[in-house]
Amino acid sequence: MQNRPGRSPRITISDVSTAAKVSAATVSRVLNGTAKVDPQLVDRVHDAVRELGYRPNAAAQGLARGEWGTIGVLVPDLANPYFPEVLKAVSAVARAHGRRMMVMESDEDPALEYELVEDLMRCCDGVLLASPRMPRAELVDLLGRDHPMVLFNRVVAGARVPSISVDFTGGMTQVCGHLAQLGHRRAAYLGGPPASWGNDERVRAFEAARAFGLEVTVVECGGSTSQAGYDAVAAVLASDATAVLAYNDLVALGAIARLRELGVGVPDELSVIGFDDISLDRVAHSDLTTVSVPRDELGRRAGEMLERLLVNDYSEEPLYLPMTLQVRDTSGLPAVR
Amino acid sequence: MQNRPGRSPRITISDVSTAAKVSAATVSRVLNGTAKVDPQLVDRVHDAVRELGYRPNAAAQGLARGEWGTIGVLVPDLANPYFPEVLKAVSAVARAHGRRMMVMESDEDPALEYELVEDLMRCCDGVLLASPRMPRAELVDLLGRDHPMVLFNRVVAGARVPSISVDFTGGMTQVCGHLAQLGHRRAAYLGGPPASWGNDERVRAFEAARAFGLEVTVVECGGSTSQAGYDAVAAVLASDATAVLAYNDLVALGAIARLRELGVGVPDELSVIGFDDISLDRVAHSDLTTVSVPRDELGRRAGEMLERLLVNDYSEEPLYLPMTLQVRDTSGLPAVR
DNA sequence: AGTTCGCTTGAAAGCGGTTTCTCAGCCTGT
DNA sequence: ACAGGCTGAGAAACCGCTTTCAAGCGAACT
Repeated sequence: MQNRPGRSPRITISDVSTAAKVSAATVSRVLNGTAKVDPQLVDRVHDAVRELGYRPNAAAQGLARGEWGTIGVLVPDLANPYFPEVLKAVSAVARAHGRRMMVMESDEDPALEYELVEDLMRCCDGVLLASPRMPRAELVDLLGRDHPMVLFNRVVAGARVPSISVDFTGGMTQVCGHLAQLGHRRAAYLGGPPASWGNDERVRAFEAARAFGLEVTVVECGGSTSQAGYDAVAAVLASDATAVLAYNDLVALGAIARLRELGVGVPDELSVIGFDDISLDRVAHSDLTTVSVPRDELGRRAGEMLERLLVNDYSEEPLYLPMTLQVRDTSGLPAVR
Repeated sequence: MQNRPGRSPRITISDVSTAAKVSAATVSRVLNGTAKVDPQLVDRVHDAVRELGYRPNAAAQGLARGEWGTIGVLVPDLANPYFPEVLKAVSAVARAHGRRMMVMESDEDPALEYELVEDLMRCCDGVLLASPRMPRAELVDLLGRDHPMVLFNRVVAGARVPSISVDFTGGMTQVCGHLAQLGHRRAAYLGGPPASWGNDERVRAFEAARAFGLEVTVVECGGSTSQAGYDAVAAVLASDATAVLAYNDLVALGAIARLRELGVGVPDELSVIGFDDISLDRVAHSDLTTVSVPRDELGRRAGEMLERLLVNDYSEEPLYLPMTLQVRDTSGLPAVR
């Protein structure tokens, strides 16, 4: 900042101290309220600050204090409506604790994540890993770096790291119960990104389906976007499923778009159920039957976990928030074939 | 960082220099490639870095270099799908230039923005103001701070600041042409947040309507959410409009939800047109007739503008990207009353 | 062979704050 | 009236890294 071509020189604490005729230490004390200062000096400092338009340099403060006043969040895809809502909540918590929020996106490329997290660790007091796709080994390596970190939508067995996720089993149980009650016997699951831990968990949770006499075939679609859902419809139709459960709402909506093109009635010929409840919001929701995830609460809790972690070295058991099945218009009685 | 209770001491450049038996200056030179260094020393440094797991402290680098390596973005609402897409593009550009992205959200509270921007200026090389709602006077004050800044979705006449927005007039002309061609004579406009510059511009652009013999009544709904649209339906119905143009898609969808509840057919009894084209994506789009805004390009261009600004003190004319009317299912012939 | 030149490297001076340390000055107790 | 204890302000050290500056060294040139 010593060298800002064409720009006015930055105002530093010593400018203020000169103007206020006090030492830099006093300016710092006044601004941070860390010690008692003569009211007269306080006024002089405030006047000088106002007059000069002084703003402390965040980098210098960070360096001196040993804290950046920043938390970092890694997300796979900002375009996936799931994450902005989480970010919103995290940001609010961070702000409430006087911290800023840095955001990085891997664009669903697991290979990029490692580097991004390393970068976040260089400039953030704590890091929130939202739905990290990276291989377990890399993740464990990063977690071992002894840097405050919270795992979101992923749980690593044995890792002593605060983690938060949702109760996939509970959600699946509701879905399977719903489908079974409608009379379905065979369902297909449209899997999401191969590296997604949440995807594995959903598949695992299908164990619940058995109890309801529901048979589930897993159809890989390889992505979390509606395009992926759209493309995977053929494979779904090839199975004899009467209901499809999608990795998330985007995939479900993509599938529905394709089904409509093909003239396959939803839910008359095929029930479709999504995941996440990514409606635009409460009022303008879609008519998709889906499993709702409390994203704001998830984000808030995650933010608070991280904040606690930054204060004391608190570590806790993984937290699983409950999901709720939202029965709407895309699930119905099985087609008679 | 000198004092990290319970955590292992941070590894600094001097640890590396000691381990590699070179000076800190040399470590810095090797890591940044700023000067030629004996290959043997280079190897020793790299070995030491790897062995110790050294990562340069971003705050210290920022301080020494006079650059934070960070850009800041202020958005009104992360939950509004408009912004994440912009952020995604901005983030990609920033990353391509080796910069990180800091995000702050005002939650649609204009009174908060000033403070947030000041904070961003303390820790970012450049700041992108996305759809700032703050009063013009405050904005001008901030712009006068001589800090690299780009204005997004707002243009301040006379301010020498790179700005980017969309061609509201062009978009409105298309909408009005479309409605006029269908035979509409009276339309209502559901206004958005009172502090939104874009809202004013949309209203202003209605001048275009006149040329098509279309009369437009402005109905305030006061928000940018679907709830706002939902609540404003009564006022719309009270007018004798045969078509409604909403501030954005969320408002439009909220209105449609309410209209459906009231049994008012869309578009048979009332045409509804949105703004932004906030469909979940290309495949799973809604059936809303809307004016599409190229958000990714907008974000990309904005990011590039900021990047240019950071290199040289380049300032340019406001850039207006074109909008495209997407005619879908919610607009049709006017009802015969 | 003696200088000068050019390169690489280490020492040291910042960058802009915070915090410890030190020292006046004042108040209190005897 | 004087020693001791407090209090509040300034000087200086430090945070971790970059960059200027100076020095050392070998090569090249006269």
